Amino acid sequence: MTPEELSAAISACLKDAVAAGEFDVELPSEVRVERPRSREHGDWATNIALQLSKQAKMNPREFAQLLSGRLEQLDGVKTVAIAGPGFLNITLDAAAAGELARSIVDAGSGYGTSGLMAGTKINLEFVSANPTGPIHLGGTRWAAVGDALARLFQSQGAEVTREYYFNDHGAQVERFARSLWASAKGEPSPEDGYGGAYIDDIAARVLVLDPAILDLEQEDSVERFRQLGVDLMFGDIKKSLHDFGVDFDVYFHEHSLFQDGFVEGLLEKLKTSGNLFLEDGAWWLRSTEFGDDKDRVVIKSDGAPAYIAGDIGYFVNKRRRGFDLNIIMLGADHHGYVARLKAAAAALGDDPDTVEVLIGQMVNLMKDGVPVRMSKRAGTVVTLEDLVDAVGVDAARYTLARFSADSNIDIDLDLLTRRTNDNPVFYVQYAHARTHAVERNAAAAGVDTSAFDASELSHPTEGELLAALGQFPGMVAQAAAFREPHRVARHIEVIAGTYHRWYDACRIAPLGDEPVTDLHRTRLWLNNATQQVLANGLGLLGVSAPERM
RNA sequence: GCCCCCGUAGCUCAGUGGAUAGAGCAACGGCCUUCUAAUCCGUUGGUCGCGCGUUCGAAUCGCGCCGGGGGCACCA
Repeated sequence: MTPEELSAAISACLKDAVAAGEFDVELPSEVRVERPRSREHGDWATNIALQLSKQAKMNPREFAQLLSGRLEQLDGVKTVAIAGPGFLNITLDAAAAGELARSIVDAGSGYGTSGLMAGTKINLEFVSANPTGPIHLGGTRWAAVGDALARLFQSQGAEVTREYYFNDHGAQVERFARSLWASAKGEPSPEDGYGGAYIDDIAARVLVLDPAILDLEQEDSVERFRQLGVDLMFGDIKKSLHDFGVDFDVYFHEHSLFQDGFVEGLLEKLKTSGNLFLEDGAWWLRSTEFGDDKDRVVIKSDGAPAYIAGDIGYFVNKRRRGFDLNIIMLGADHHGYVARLKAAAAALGDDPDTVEVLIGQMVNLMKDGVPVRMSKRAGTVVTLEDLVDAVGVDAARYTLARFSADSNIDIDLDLLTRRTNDNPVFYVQYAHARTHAVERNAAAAGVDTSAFDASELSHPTEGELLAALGQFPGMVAQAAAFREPHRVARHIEVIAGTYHRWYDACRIAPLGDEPVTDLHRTRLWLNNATQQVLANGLGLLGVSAPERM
């Protein structure tokens, strides 16, 4: 029995009790069932009596008393105890708890999925770095977290498009092009240009593609460097991301918004809609009505569209492509965008809730315990590839995904390379590999899954393991709802821990000459169920689940 | 000055208003001739930044401070 099933059963009991006139309360949408910290408090506990007793005009224990009578009648419930101010502590029959092992194996890779987000079309935009340099640590974090989030949404039935928005025109790209040109000429990088070995590398590759490029007039030459350099850089970025296990469905070119007068047309319509106002020769969006610090210029006084005009057009474009929810992941240095993006949606007469901006905090690079300032200009950036070279894709993705995006994180490359054992990804992967070793040994010892007797799973470590496995679907759903993939990582760490403890306490393959019994066979089911959940969890994070280590 | 995030064990961090606040690492001490010792067991370690409030109940919610990080363009 999973906590969700128990929760549903408790809800049904509440409904029956109300129907029977035992008390009068508004039925809650969900009854929270949690695993108590102390095992003395049973397998599962609910505080529903504490929450509803006031409404029922009863004291909580009295309410709990009424409800417990009904809970005790439920199939699979062994005992119900009332504790403290009115908690209901529920203990399941071993068989009811153990049945979960078989249902997980039967569900296979579907265990942990749901249809909660079915029918929702989500556009998830992340990374979106302009092609002026390699993906740095911050972008790498969003790649890991964003892709995990996409997987989470998909696991809940949503239709997800991973999207990368880029701009290959404008001042930043111009600086990039001039830096390439300078490098090719053997001159130092311009004052406001980019530095670093990758500039020399790209410049050299451009020269190979177009050996006569420096013979052009400077302006034409720089433009040519822009075209070829951006292509090469973007190719490198896509390859890095692909090798990192992150592939985008759509690479959206900012420039395409301005083709055929799309943005201009939108702005003209907005001018007449009353959502823009004219002041000092510029057209402004009244974003202050949506929590922005100040109103934002949409059309500059010289008539050119401001940056936000592109955002408005992009939003309309996404909506026309049929997305119900447009999620944009940005670094903390862009948190000021939230209000104006919502304002843009509202100005268009659309629902601001169709835009969701996820702000993630910065990644700091540490060296010997001291923060290192990363600078593209100085070429002291640590890139996605640097991180992968240092620790591998699995450890990199896992490390970045296991922290809340609300936290600043410090990455110490030396620490990660020197002591990879410290990384919890190995703890989880090792547990998964161990389930395979156990399975192999079980097969060799003649243990198969021809029998399953859930009541055999009565060891305390088996109760713990079953409980952790049972919480997995709820954790996944919660991680998706909160947009917090780190919850999945933290939970599979818990599962790995309970599995290791179970392994230590209970044998699956018989010892020596002992006969194979249904106990062994049943435990093999539990072993395989754990294997499935660990694989599913690692899969949600885009981390491999090795069969041997 | 205003806005966003953070402050929990020596360190890195978990913790949708619930019971005695957790994990990993670090430190110290144990368990390998039997399914993988990257595992497991034990010990040490806390004014949950501070104060006030809401609540039967606050690390969690509200307000005010303090400290750290990030941001406040007719740039993109």
